[in-house]
Amino acid sequence: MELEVAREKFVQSWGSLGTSWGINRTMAQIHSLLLITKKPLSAEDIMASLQISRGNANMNIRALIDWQLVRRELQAGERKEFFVAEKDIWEVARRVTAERKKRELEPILRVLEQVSQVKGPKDDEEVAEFKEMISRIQDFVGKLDAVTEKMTKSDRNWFFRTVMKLMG
Amino acid sequence: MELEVAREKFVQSWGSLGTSWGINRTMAQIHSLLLITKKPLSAEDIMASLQISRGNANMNIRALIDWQLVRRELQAGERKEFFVAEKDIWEVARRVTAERKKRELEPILRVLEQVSQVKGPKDDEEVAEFKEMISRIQDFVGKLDAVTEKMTKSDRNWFFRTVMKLMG
DNA sequence: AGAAACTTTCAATAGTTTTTGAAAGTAGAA
DNA sequence: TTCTACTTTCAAAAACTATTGAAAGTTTCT
Repeated sequence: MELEVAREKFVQSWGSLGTSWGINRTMAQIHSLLLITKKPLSAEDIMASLQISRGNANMNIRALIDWQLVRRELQAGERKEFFVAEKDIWEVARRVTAERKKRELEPILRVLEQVSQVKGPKDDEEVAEFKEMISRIQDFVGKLDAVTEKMTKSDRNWFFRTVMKLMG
Repeated sequence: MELEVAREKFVQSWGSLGTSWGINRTMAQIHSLLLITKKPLSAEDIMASLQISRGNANMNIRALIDWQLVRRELQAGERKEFFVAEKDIWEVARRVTAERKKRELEPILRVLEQVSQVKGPKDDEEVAEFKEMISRIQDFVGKLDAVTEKMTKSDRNWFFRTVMKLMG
């Protein structure tokens, strides 16, 4: 396989993977393009390479910066901005995890907390059953939240050791 | 909070959580409705409760059965089908993980394997850099795949012990 | 200040996914 | 076999999400 074909294939596949992860296609494509490109790229470069409009490029670059997966980089003597991706895959995973914890786990935990406060006749079996199920979900989601919290605060060694332990 | 309000709120929230997990809103809503309902529900019950059409109900119930999160249950003397959800949250997590591993991790691993075969002039630095990045991604996604594989083959005790270890 | 070189915004458009509901299909009862 | 009570399908419509590109905004330079 030729380098250009391989790059293209990787960018497209990473793009479609993104869509099943709450990350839109263009955002994932820009990310993967930057991942496999050593030198910083300008918005123009990205637009040309992925054949997308200026607005689309701008919007998704900003989202990537927001997620801390990409950073601006200024080049001496150049007025325009250039962008580079975080290249350390462990860091990428850590940031994606942190962002999703904030956007998904935390809101659902708040809802679970609210609905667990359900009131009803003291001996209402339906209420008891509902509370029991919510409490089990709370327990599970709470554990997940604690693990992701731990992950976002740990370093790459922790991750490596953990994976080894899990698989050992 | 009243039981009916709490149920409604839980179903709606679980529905929107689903959308960030590659599970569509209705599918997640049906799942959560069945999760908090002890007795088996018919398609009619689900349609009425969520105010959705017959086609939509049918399609998403089938998808849930496909994911093994819901099963059909026949009732003596009744001709229609009833449905119940898997109530064990650990089992639910295990099945969702197994399904996503199959749908997302495995395809991307195949693409990574392909693009890692890239050929080019022996000392082409660009090719070397590309291969290096792909190899690091392969390594990471491969570990993730191995962990999810382990998880789908383990029992609830493994999960409990693992979480304890991670957080300890 | 004005012009040039960029970045950002946003209303319109395109594209994608979900939902509907009527029609077709299927299986049990008589 | 036909009737009836269901389930499934699928083309059309609706809802939602992403993308475009022109215009507005910003910053830097002279």
